[in-house]
Amino acid sequence: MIYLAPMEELIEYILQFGTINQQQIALISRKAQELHLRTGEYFSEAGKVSQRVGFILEGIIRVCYYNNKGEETTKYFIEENNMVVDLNSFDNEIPSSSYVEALTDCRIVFFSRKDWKELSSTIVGWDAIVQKIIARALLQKVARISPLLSQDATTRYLQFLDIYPTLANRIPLSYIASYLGITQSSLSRIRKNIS
Amino acid sequence: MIYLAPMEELIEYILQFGTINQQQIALISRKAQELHLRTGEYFSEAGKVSQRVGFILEGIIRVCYYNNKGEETTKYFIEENNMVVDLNSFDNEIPSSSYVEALTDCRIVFFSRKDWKELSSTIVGWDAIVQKIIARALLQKVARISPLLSQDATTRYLQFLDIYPTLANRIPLSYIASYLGITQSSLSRIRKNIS
DNA sequence: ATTGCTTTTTGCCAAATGGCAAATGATCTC
DNA sequence: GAGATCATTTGCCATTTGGCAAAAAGCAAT
Repeated sequence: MIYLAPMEELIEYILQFGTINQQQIALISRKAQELHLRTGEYFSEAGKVSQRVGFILEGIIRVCYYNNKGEETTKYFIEENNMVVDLNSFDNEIPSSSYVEALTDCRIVFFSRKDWKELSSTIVGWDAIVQKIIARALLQKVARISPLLSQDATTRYLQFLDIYPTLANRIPLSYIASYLGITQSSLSRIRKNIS
Repeated sequence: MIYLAPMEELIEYILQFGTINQQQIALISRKAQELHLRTGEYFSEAGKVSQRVGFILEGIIRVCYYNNKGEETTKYFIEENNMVVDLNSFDNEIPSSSYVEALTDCRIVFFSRKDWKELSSTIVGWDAIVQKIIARALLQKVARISPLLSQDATTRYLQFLDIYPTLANRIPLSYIASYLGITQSSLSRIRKNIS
C-alpha cells in the first residue's frame, strides 16, 4: 500500500480488466504524472502527434475537429474515470486530426509514450489489459453514437440526457448541439418543448 | 502449404495482425467450417446467443435490429474479407439484440465457440491478434458512423458511396436509407438530384 | 450598478425531410 | 405473357430543421 492517493482510482479502474500485483502497482504509480487542465485547455491538438495516455480523475473532456469551413464538430464526450487517448495518433505516431479539450477544469493522470512502453514491456499481461480497455471503450462509443443516426433531434437529445445525465448543465449547449448534429437554435427550441 | 484454398484469404487476413506458423495455420484450417448463406438468411439472430465467429469470403452482410414499432434499422454493413461476429453476444454468452443477415449470397468460413476457444488456448499470441482485429474493426466502425451525424442527408449518401463504392447497386435502397437514418423516399429523391 | 462579452433564446422565413398513398418499374412464378 | 409480389419513384402536404439576425439572459470585471 505505498501508492499515492490520486492513483487509487486509476488502479481500481485497471483492476476491472485484469490482475496486477503490488509491485506492478508501484511501478505504474511511479510512472504516472499528474496534470491539471483548465477549461478550454487542450490535452492534445490537431496536427501534433499525441504523446500521452491519460486517465480522467475529475472533469469532462470533449474530442472535436474542424471541417474545411471552419465549423467545429464535437465527436465525443469523455467523463471522469475513463481513459483519454487519441489511439490512432498515439499508436501510429501520426499527427492527430482532432482536438482533445477540457470542458471543465480537469484532473488527469497520464503516462508519456516512453513510460507507457515501459509498462507494456515490464508488466506481464499489460497489453491484454490495455486491449480490453480499448475494446470496451470503443464498443461503448459505437453503442452511443450509432442509435443517434436513426432518430429525430428531440429523441437524440433525450438519449443524450440518458447517457450523460450530469453533462447537460455543465457544458455549453453549442457543444451538445454539434455532438447531436443539429444547430444550437434547434436544440434550444427542443429544450423548451421538453420541459 | 497444406491448407485448403478457401482458407488462404482468411490466413492472409490474420497475418496482417500477427505472426503464425505453418502448424498453427494447419490447426486453424482444421477447425474452420464453411457456410453458404442465401440472400436473406441469417448468420445470427436476435434473441439467440451468437455461437460463431465468421469471416466473409464473398458477399455482403448487414447488422440490423427492430425497434418497438417494428421498424428496422440497419446498423452496419460488412463486406468481403472482414470478420463477422456479434462481440457482445459471443463473448458474454448473452442473447443478441440484432440480426446478422446476408444481403447477397455469401460464402463464409466460421469457427464454433468451442473451436475458437481452442485456438485461443493453443496458439500463442492468438488473443493478441484477435484483439487487434477487433480494435481495428471498431475504430473503422466509429470512423464510418461518426461523421454521418453532422451532415445532411445528401452528404451522408455521398459519403456512403465513398465508403462502400460497390454496395450501392447491390443492395436494396431501403437498407441504405435506414443505415443513413432517412426514409427511402428521401433517398430516392436524393439519388435523382445527384445524377 | 454599469459595461462588455459570451451564451442562449426567439422570430422569421426558406429548405430539407417525413408520412402517406398512388404510380411505375422489376422480378419471379406459373 | 398474365399475374402476383416486391422495390422504387413520385406527388402532395405537414412537420422538422436550418440560416440568419436580433433580443434576452447570464457572467465576469470594474
